Amino acid sequence: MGRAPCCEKLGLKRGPWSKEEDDLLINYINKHGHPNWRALPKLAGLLRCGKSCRLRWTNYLRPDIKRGNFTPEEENTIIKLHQVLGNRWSGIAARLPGRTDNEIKNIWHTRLKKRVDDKSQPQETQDIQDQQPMEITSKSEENFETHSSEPENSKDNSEEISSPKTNFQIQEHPNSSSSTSSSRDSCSNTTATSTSSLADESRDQIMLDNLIEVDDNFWSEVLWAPAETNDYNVSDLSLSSLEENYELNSSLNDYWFWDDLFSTANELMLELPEL
DNA sequence: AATAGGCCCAACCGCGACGGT
DNA sequence: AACCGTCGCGGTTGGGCCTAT
Repeated sequence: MGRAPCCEKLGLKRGPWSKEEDDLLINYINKHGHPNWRALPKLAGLLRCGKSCRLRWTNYLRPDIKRGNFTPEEENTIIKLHQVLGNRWSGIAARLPGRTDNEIKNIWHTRLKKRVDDKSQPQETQDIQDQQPMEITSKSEENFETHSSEPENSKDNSEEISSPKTNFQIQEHPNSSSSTSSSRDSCSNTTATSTSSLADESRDQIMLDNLIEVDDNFWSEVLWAPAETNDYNVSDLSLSSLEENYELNSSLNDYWFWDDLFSTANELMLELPEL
């Protein structure tokens, strides 16, 4: 798989963008759009590589970008979504209108991660003492750090997480229609098209639909795990609805669904009977 | 007042995915 | 099937700003 060099470095400007460059880029895109980033800088009269232009546009110049500090609700949403999506910043950004993946990544690394880690530390020892009933608890920081691609375990963010309604919109499941095309990130805040597989997207959506949509108390409520019953009505986590989703999406791969279902349940310390 | 260290954020880099040829 | 071009993503970096000493 050949890959074109990012750009001809020679003669191309790097570093911070000037007001003039911003104006050139904005004017060009407003007039012509951006069908081809690679060709754009030349056409727009910019001494930048296309990649740099795309980044500047998507992360800074886009008109729909919301500037300013993150609200507590947005921060809580990021924490929630990160528990489900891991470091899939674009996926998180797609559910936070006006925010970019870069911005979210930055705020996670500089503020939220620390906050989550801090909260998890004292709670962890507390949980060992209490043991019951089952609560959403933290695992070791090591696990948290080394499994970023998997749904994160639920940290004890109850204080923040149980806060008022979050502002993301629950979307129709991407596979609930007959469409097989990717409908991830139908939220209009990004021009990015996904490179994730359909299975990944569907999985994310199912996880989000069932983990986040449930209700806000989910994140702070005590969860019971009735191991001996087949009625998996565990708090608000409706496994039956997960299964329904699964039925609706018979084309999806079994492996990822159950694998993720169990890993998520495991992270939430729920007991599931063998299937 | 000086400065060291931390924080924040825009920008860059390298990689994989994907479509076209 | 192999190659090429383009794009988007996540990780990382660099520098300005802020704060504590």
